[in-house]
Amino acid sequence: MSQRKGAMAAVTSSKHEEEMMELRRGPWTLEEDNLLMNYIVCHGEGRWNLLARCSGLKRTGKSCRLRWLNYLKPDIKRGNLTPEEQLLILELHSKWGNRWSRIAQHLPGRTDNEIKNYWRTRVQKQARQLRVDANSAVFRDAVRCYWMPRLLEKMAATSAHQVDPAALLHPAHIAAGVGGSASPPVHGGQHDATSAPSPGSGYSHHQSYPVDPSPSTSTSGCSGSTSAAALPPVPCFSELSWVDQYGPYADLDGAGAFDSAALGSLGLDGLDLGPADGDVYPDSTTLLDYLNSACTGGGAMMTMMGGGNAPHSSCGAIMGGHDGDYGPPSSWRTDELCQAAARKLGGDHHQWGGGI
DNA sequence: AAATCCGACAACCGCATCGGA
DNA sequence: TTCCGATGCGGTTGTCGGATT
Repeated sequence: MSQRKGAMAAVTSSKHEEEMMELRRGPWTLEEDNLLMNYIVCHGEGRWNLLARCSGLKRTGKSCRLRWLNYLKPDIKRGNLTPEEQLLILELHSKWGNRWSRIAQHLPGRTDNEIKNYWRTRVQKQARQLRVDANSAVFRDAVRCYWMPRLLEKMAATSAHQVDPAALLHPAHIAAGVGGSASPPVHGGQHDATSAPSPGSGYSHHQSYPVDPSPSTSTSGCSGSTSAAALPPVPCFSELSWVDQYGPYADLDGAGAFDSAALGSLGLDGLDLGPADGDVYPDSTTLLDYLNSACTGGGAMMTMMGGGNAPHSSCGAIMGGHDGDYGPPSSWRTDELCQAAARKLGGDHHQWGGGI
């Protein structure tokens, strides 16, 4: 309570200061960026309010901090999220939920803002189209059973002639940022040439400074491609549909059914998917069972997740189970997953269902 | 060619927490 | 112990450019 009062007082005073100083808002100009960078070069990071007052910037300390952390900091990595990074985000989010900064710590060079945006624009979109909650167990299962294998396959495809998949997927390497963060620091709009080219390299199109537009601001490429290239369209997710007997946005864990036509469109049509289009699977057969069977049919998932046949368990259970919480015990095991996947990648990864 | 829609992302806002006085 | 400023975090909004109609 007292903390609350204190916070309010702080807010009030900062509002007052803002009014006094006529603080700037909105997109940063090149000039402002230079001021901020110069100040930090001289004085280091931190003490943002002091920085805001002394640097000549008519910005709040908060705004300065955000600009630095999310955009100007030299080790910020820009460009497409690699499949490895996407995989890691999916996995870590299943463990920790919306703990963006915590997740970001495991993706060197990526900011919490970037990860959050990725989640909201890509992952949540898929969940919306499935009409399930992105945090629901069933969605997480679907991610595990479909999206992740796709990413792994993508990783294999892109790294096959460059990197040993086993090495690439080794958790220690992921933790160290391999596949996502090996690029050296970049600065001042110069981007790592080895990473996926940032659309409109240099400052992004959003950084076309209102005051001094950079001529390097490209009109080519652009936002839409950020990770669309890394993650091919996911028709499967987009086109999956629930038999809507449990209501929209319900957590259908263990209670839903896949439209097999949609599944077919996922590229899983090479598998034995059971009932025909539109069929609702028998009550005794849950979605997850169904997915399991599909995975088993594909061969890879079950092996990949370190499980054997578990006819009546969900993918989640296979991968370590889920209990509705984000706690580590219920999460899938990245290390095992990656290692198993790597083993798979070294061999018959085409078993994943082909046609993707 | 113009209008509209949509996706992506930078930036802002409110709240919580931390640490020092 | 309390107060207060600084910082961090997560949710939301605004803006821009490309795609589509």
